[in-house]
Amino acid sequence: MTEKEKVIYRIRAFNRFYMPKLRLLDNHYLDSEYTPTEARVLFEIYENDGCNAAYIAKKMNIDKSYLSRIIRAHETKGYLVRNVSETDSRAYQIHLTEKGIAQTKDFIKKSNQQIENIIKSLRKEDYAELIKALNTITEILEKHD
Amino acid sequence: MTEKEKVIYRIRAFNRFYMPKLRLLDNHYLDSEYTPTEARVLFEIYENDGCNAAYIAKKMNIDKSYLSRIIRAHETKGYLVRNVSETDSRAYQIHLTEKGIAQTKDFIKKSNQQIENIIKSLRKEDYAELIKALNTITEILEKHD
DNA sequence: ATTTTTAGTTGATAAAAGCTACTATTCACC
DNA sequence: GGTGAATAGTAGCTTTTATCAACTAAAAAT
Repeated sequence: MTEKEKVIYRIRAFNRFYMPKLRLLDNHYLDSEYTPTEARVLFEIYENDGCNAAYIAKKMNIDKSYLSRIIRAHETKGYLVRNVSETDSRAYQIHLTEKGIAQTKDFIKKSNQQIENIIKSLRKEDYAELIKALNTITEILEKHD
Repeated sequence: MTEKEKVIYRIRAFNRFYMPKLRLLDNHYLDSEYTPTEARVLFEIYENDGCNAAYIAKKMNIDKSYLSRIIRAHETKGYLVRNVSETDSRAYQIHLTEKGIAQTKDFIKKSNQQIENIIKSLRKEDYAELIKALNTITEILEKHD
C-alpha cells in the first residue's frame, strides 16, 4: 500500500465510522417530519437570505421542479415568503418568515443536542484535540478545489 | 461560547464542509444506478458473509420489508444467494456471488478514485497529517457508546 | 403446552424524486 | 433592435423509494 492508498483507505474507514455515529444516513432529519432535503432547503435560505430557487437547486444539485414543490410546501406552511426579484422578473427572492427562522433554529438546537449527547462525556483535552483535528482535515481538504 | 459549545459548532461546520466535499449527500451512490441504501446492503454482506436480513435491517436501521425487496432484487440480479440457516430455519444466510463481489469491488474502486481525485494534489506531509487527524477523531468519538 | 417473539414475505399505499413539456423573461450577439 | 438561445420557475405525469399492516412459519420463553 502506497501512502496515498493508505489515506484513501483511512478516509473510507472514517466515513463508515463517522456517518452512522453522527446519524448522517437517516431518511428523516433528526427524527423530525422533514426529509434531509427539506431541512437543507430551509438551511440554505437561512444562510442565504434573498436567494432564489435556481441558486438552491444548483447548490443542492436537485431537480428544479422537485425543489419548486418543496418551496411551495414551505411557503404553505408559512416558513417562507417570495418576492419577485426587481432585477429579474422571472425569479423570486426567497426569505424565511419568523416561523421559518424559528423552525430552522429548532433544527440547529436539536442537532446541537444530538452532538452534545455524543461528546458530553469527553474530557477538556479531548475537546481541544477534536477541534484541532476537525480543522486540520478541513484545511487540508480545502486545498483541493 | 463554552468549550463544549465550540466543539459542537465546529462539528456541524465540519459536516457542512465534509459531506458535500466527499459527495456523501447524493441520492445515487457514486453516480451509479444504485441508491446508497442498495449499495450499503451489498457492503454489509461483503463485510459480513453469511449474515441474515435481520442483522442488516438492524444495523442499517431500515424497514425489514423494504430490505426484503432490496435483497430479492440483488438476488434477481445475481449478486447474492441465500441458504436456509441450519440453526434457524426461518432465516437465510446470505452470501455474495462472484458477480456481487465484483460489483462491490467496483463500488470500492470508484469510491477510491473519487477520493483520490480530492487528495491527489496534496503533499506527503498532508497525507500523514490527514491520517493522524482522522484517527484522532475516531479515537475520541469511540469513547462514547 | 401455550404464549410471545422473531425472520421474512406480501399487498397496498404514501412519500420522494425525476422527466418532459411548457410559459415568461432575460441574455447574447449580429 | 430583432432573433435565437438560455434561464427561472411551474405543471403533469411517472418512477422510484420507503413505510405500514397483515400474514406465515419457526423459535424462544414461561
